[in-house]
Amino acid sequence: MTHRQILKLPHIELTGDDSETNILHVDMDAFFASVELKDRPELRGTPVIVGHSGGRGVVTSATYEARKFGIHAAMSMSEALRKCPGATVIEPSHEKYEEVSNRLQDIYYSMTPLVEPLSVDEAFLDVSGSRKLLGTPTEIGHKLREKVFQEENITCSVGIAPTKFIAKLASTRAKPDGLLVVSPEEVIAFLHPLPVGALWGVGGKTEEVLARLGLFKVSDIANLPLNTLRRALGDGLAEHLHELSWGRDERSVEPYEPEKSIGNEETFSKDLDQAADILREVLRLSEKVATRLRAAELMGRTIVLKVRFANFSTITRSKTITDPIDGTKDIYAITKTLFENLKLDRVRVRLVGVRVEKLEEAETASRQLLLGESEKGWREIDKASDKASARFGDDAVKPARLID
DNA sequence: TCTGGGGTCCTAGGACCC
DNA sequence: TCTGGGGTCCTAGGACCC
Repeated sequence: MTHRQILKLPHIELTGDDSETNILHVDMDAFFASVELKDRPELRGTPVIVGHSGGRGVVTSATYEARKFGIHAAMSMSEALRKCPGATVIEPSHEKYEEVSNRLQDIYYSMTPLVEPLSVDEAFLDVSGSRKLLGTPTEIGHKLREKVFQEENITCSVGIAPTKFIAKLASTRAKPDGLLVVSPEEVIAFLHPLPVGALWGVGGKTEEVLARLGLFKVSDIANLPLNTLRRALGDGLAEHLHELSWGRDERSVEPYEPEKSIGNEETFSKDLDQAADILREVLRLSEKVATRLRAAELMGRTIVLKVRFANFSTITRSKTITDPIDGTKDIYAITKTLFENLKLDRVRVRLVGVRVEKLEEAETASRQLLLGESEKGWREIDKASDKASARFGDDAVKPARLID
């Protein structure tokens, strides 16, 4: 992800390759649970669920033993606990996951500089330039799985194909603990029998629409006249799905994608209905987001407030300003106004979120800004606060209202 | 059965400018 | 006085992904 990591591998040739099967998709098996099990080997072989156990929440990850009971990620905790009452529940420890994720990335970069991380536990690799040094993509895939298991005690699955989309489907099919190569000639035979939900961009809603049209398999989409699909789904999605259904996917592995937004949100353990209580959370989130912005040396122009009510309906309100900001005070001033403009009167609020979009690099942004004296003062305070947080932990410096 | 938290992308309407 | 489109930006919502 960083230049440092890319520069570690100057010896890898990027000359391309005549073979068309160079894209690897790597996906850890039950990542969160696997990381936790490394520290708690006594739980190996028993059902383990990683997720938020406090009433609300969903399963983040489950071991294979838990899966035998039909427990999957993205299932509510209460449902999971009902299915598997004996399972050990572990609260997620996100910092640990980040550390492991960074080490996994180092392993990817030892195979090729063309790495596109998708999430903490997943990545695309383009190994077209690595053949001379490391062997065929299949050999590289085996090495990768071996290394990940040796160093992190995590099994993973690897899909190898001519395109990102097919590589991802292949790794899913290979799960758990497997490797699958889909050559260009095999793509259609592999793809067409799959359910429509396998296509990138088909979720629950789209699946319903397609089912009403009698479309259940990828081949159904492929053989439908494009115009019929357009009328059902709109031009954009229809054309996208039609391309994918024929295995066409032009996207290349992009080693660096700049961040487009930074945000945090929180679901309360109990709904809040007092404006003062809600605003305190909005301030806390504004601070969190501002700190992350400054750490990433980014500033943003659009500030978004998200509010979810007790009935789960959700709204967003946003404000775009001319000059980008990264200060806690500036962000809070806007989120506070957005909240007050809602004119909620004792409405039960379940979640609030703060997000900053339209990001620019802070250096470029601030060079164009002529800062007044008071703004300069606040920048100094934010900087000092960031330093203290880095030294003493996040709780060291907080806006006065957050200190109980 | 009640639904976490981090994101990206698309659509549609309205304002505004030319 | 009434009337075009096209382009761009902003806002809100929603689908989707991991």
